[in-house]
Amino acid sequence: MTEHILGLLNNRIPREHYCRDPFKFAKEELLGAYLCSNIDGVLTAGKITELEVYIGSCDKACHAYPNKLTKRTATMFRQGGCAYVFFIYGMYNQFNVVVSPEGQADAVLIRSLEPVAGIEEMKKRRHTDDVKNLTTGPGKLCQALGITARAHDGINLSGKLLWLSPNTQKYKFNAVPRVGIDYAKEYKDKPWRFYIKNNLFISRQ
DNA sequence: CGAGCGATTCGC
DNA sequence: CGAATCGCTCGG
Repeated sequence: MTEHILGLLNNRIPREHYCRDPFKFAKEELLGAYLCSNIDGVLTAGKITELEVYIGSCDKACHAYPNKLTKRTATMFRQGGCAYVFFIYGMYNQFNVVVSPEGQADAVLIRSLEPVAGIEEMKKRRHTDDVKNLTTGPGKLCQALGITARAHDGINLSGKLLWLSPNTQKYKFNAVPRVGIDYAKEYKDKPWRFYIKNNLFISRQ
């Protein structure tokens, strides 16, 4: 195992960083960070290349709008630093990072990764050998890393099962509208989707 | 208690 | 472009 991979295993984004400004945190700390999983005894990891910010208080695209506490959204109201994972379309899971203090419901949807470790396992889980098709979509990356709502919703992101390892440089990024939220009225076109410039592992353009 | 539908993906 | 497929949400 290379030094680089060993570094991913041991580092964690500090817990207190998760309750800062969601946009600043998403752009400066989550973009380029490494999402790592050790599920079924296998390490998989990818660099976060694309994400979307959702704000529970005002954002009509957010499941928790307007601060709506339900069985499904309860995890988003917990203290930042845990996973909000939900099941959708009867077959896919989506992974979010909760990024607000307890009682607020802001989250960042991780939309795309650049595979870094455990690529052979990702290929098995995704039933494809095409590296570009392993983690370039929110449903795809959950499948590749073995993340499910049933097993991982609400878990701490500083643990041993699923964690975030800090980025090692600053990245230039683009800001564009989010995907699949046509119902969100005036929030539909907010440029709250961010992706690393010139990276090939992006979900859609 | 059940109809309607979704922060998607894949194949036709 | 439409099917897959199921749990959450809300209206009755």
